[in-house]
Amino acid sequence: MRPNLPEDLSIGALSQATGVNIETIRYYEKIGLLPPPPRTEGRQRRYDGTAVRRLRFIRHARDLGFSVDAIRDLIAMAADPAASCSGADAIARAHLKDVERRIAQLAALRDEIARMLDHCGDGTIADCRVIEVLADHGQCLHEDHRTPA
Amino acid sequence: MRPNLPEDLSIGALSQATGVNIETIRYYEKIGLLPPPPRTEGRQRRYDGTAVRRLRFIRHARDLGFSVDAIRDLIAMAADPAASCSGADAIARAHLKDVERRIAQLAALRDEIARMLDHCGDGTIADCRVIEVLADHGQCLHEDHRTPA
DNA sequence: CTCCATATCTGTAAAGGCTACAGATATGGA
DNA sequence: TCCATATCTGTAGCCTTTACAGATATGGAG
Repeated sequence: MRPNLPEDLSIGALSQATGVNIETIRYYEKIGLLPPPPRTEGRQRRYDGTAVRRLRFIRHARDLGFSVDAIRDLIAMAADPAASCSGADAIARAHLKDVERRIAQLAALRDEIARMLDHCGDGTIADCRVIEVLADHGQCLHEDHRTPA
Repeated sequence: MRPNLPEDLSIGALSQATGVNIETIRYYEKIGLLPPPPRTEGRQRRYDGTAVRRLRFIRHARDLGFSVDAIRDLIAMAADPAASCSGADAIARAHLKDVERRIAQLAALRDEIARMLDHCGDGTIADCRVIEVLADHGQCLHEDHRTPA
């Protein structure tokens, strides 16, 4: 069991509760990721448990590397529990592919850097392998170690 | 032996020779990564072999995921062949650490997404694990799968 | 030489995903 | 009531490019 979600949170309290920056919360509202909450008489935002859940959802998805657009789609789907989840599935599947690609690239990169360092004694720049390898792609083990978009 | 580097390249030819976008070359010049080259009478840029080498260095380091700031440091160091390479070594070592951290996070992320997908039948959103896991960090296998900065 | 299709020029704005300010207003506890 | 915080809006900046518009230069064909 998890504790009941709090009600009537200020934006600062929501920030505390979710680990999302205050500025970022307002930003998410502006771009339509978070619905505009009710306001106090003085026009300050007041959030409820639904907002906490939703913002946690967003933050978690961002942590997992989903783009804001993908999250928008996920939210739209989540809003309709009767719908088939094949849409969410497709998004996650595409994302999985992407993640696997990034891992492979980074692994190649790690090997490359490690190799540079292996060959770098405590000499001078003149024979520093780090500089040398960077200066000359021909010395690379891997042709393809571009970082992902 | 590598072929001699060409002289008197237009920006388009430099782009061809290095695989770096024309716009990006001008951008690198603007932020001081590339020195301003000499110009023709009509104020078009003309590059020599040094520029080719330098831009290849930059591109290669970018491909390896080094930040522009790190590259600036590396270039400054490379300019002094008599200096010790411990600085370059340190930059590469820090970068290696960072890459390894990212790999670990992405691996955790991959497992998490794969697990979500495993549990996602062709049912409805109501019992879709993708949505559910995203909505509730407590269901994660891993606490720590933030994407890197 | 002229002509003209390219290539290049500058400056500006967009992208994504925030973050940082300034100056005004609201809130809540002593 | 007073006042230190917190919050408000709006704008501008960050980073690394990429894209565009409108003007000018270049180099090869005739």
